Amino acid sequence: MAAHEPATLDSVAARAGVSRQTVSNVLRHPARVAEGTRERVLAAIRESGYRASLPARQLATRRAHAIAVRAERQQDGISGLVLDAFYHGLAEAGQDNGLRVVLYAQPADEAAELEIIDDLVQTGAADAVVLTATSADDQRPAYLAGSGTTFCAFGRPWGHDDEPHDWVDVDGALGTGLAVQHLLGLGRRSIAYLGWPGDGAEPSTGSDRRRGWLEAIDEAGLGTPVEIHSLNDAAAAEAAVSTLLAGADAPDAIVCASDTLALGAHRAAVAAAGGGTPTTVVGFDATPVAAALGLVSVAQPIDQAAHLCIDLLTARFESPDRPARGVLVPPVLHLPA
Amino acid sequence: MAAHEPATLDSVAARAGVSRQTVSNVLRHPARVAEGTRERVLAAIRESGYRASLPARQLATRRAHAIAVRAERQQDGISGLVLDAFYHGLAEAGQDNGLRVVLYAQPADEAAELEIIDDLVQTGAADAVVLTATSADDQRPAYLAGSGTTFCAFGRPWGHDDEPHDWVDVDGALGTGLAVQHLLGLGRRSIAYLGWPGDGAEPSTGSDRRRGWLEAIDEAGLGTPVEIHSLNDAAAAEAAVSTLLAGADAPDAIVCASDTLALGAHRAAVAAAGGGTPTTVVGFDATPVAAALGLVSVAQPIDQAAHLCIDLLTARFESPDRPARGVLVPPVLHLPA
DNA sequence: CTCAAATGTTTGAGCGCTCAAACCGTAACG
DNA sequence: CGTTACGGTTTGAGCGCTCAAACATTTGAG
Repeated sequence: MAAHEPATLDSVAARAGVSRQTVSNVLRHPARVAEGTRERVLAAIRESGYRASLPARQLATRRAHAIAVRAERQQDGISGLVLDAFYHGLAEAGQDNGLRVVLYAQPADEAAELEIIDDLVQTGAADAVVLTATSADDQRPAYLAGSGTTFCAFGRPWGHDDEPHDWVDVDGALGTGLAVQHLLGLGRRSIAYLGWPGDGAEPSTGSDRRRGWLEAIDEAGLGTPVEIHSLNDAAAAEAAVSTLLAGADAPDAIVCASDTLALGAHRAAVAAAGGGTPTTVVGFDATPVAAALGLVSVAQPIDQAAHLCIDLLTARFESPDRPARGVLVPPVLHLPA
Repeated sequence: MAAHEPATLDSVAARAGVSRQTVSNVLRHPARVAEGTRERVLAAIRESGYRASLPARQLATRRAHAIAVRAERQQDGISGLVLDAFYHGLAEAGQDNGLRVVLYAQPADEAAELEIIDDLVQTGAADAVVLTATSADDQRPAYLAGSGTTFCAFGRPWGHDDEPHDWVDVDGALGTGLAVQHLLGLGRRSIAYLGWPGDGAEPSTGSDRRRGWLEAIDEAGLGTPVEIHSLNDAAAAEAAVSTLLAGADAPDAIVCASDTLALGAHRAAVAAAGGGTPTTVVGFDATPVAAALGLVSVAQPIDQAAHLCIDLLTARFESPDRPARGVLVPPVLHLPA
C-alpha cells in the first residue's frame, strides 16, 4: 500500500506510458491533453499516490505559492483585534487558491519587520504579505510599495491616499452608526461617545468610528451630543466615564471605540447606578470580554476580511499592474446571548 | 543599489573568484573553508545582496525547513486556548532554528485534517506538525505516528501511554494547586472545585486539574471538600454555582477548571452576595475575561510551551529514532492588575 | 626524498518540476 | 496530391541548490 519511493512526474509518466510533460499538463493544463490520455494518466496518478513536489514547482516557476502574515506579539490588552479568526480565514481562503500561509514573528520594531518581510520574499518563501494592524504612521505600506513587494493591508491607508495600495477594511463608521440605531431603538435619546484621544482630527480608525456615531446622531435630529476621550485602557476609561456620569449632562447610553473602553465605561456605569440599571454601553470588536459583561458590541467580519485579502492578492498576481483596490466590509452588531 | 538579476550561488562565486560549492560551504559549513577565502566570499555575499533560494535548498535537501500548525476555526467560546500567543511563540522559536511556520485551516473533521497534514508533508511544504488541542479521543497522534510523520503535541497523550510521542503540556495539577495555596493565604478554608463532567474518571486535562486541587486540599488537612461539575458554558456554570451557594455547605472560594466556568461562577457569586463581597473565584487560562472581571486565574506559559515544541522537533530532526519525550511546564498565577 | 594523510577546493550529477521549442501524425485546403 | 494548419505529444534545457566524489596542495612521518 505504501509506495516507498515517492512517486515523481517521471515515475507516473513511465507507468502511464507517456512523457513527463504530459503528466504535468494533465495537472496544470488539462485542456491540452486528449481525453483518453488524461484518464490514463489520472489513473496512474491515483495508483501511485503521486503528490507534486512543491519545492520543485517553486523552483521552476519562481513563485512560492505562499503569503506571509505576522504573528502578533502577545498584547496583554483586553480587546484589540483577535487574529485567530483572521489566520483561519487566510488559511482557508489560501487553500482554495493554492496559497499557503506562512507566519513570521512580530519583531521589536518596524525596521526589523521590513527586513524579515524582504527576506521572506527574496528567499522565495512567500510571494506577498498581508499587513495587519496598519495605522496612519505606519512605514510598512510605503516601503513595500517602494520595494515592489506585493501586499494587501487589513486597514485603510489613512491619510496616505497618494501612495495607494490594495486594502480591506471594516466600515467603522457604519459600525458605530449601527450602535446608535440600536440604542435609539431602545429608546435612548442622549447617546454619548467614548473615543480615543485625537479622534476628531486626522483620518484614522478612531475618527472613522467617531464620525459614524456623530452622523447617526445628527440624522436622528438629536441635540448636541456629548463626547469624551480616553487612552485605550480600562482604568482610564472608567475614570473618564465616572466623571461624565456624575455631571449634569450625563447621557443614557455610551458608544465606545473599543471593548477595552467599553469595559471601563461599563464599570463606571455600574458603580454610578449603585444597584440600579446602569447606563447602556456599546463596545467595538465583539470580544469575549464584551460577551462576558453582557454588552452589545460591533463585530468585525474578520473571516470575510481575510477572504477578501486573498481575493485581492490573487487578482494582483494575475495582473500585477492593475490599479490598487480597496474594499470596505460592513460590520454587524453582536447582541449578548 | 538594487541588484537586478537576483544573486545566485554562482554569481557570488564568480565575484569572489571561487567555486559555487565553496560559497555554499561558507554558508552551511564555515569550518570547511579557509579563513581568508571565507572572508572574501562573505564580502561578495554582502556586496551582491545574496539571499539563498529556499526552494532550491528544499529541493536539494528534501527538507522543507518548515512546520505546520492548525489555524483554529473560530470558536466563539469565552475561554479556551488563545492561540495567538502560541503562534507567535512558534514563529519566533522557528525563526531561531531556521524553521518557518505554515498554517492550515482547521477543516470540518479529523479525517479531513489528517489528509491535509499528509498533503503538506508529502508535497514537501512541511517537515513536521505541531498538534494543538489534543484530547483523549484524538485520532491524530496515533495516525501520524503510524504514518511516520514527525510531530509534537501541545497536550499529553492522555491514556495513550502505549503509543508515546513527543509532547509539551502545562502542569494543570500544579496550577490548581497554586490556586488553592493562594486561597489558603487569603484565609479561605472551604475551597470548592468547579470542574467539567467526567473529571474524576479517565486521565484528561480535567482530571489533572481536579487532582491538583484535591491534593492541595488534602495536604492542608482541610475537611472533605465540595466539588461540582458543569459543561464548559457560563450559563450552565452559573446555575450550578447558584445552587451550591444557596445550600448549607456553601464554600468561601471556588477553583474552576476554566475561565468560562469561572465567569459563570463569578456571576452566581455576585448574585448570591447581593451587594456584599462575593465568594472568591479563581479561573484557569488567564484570559482577558478573567482580567476584566478582576479574577485571579492560572496562566499557561504559552510562549514557553511553543518554544519547547520547537526544541523537541529540532531534536527529533537530528535524531529521528530517539525515544519520545514529554515536557511539563509550570503555570503561574495571574493576579488582576 | 617518497608516500600517505590532512586540508582546502572544485567537479559532476541530480533533486522534481515547468518553460519553450521541436516534433509528429492527421485533417483541411487549394 | 502537395501544402499548410493544428491538436497532441515529446525533447531539451534550466530553475539554484547540496551531495558525494574527485582533485590539488600542503604537511608530517618513515
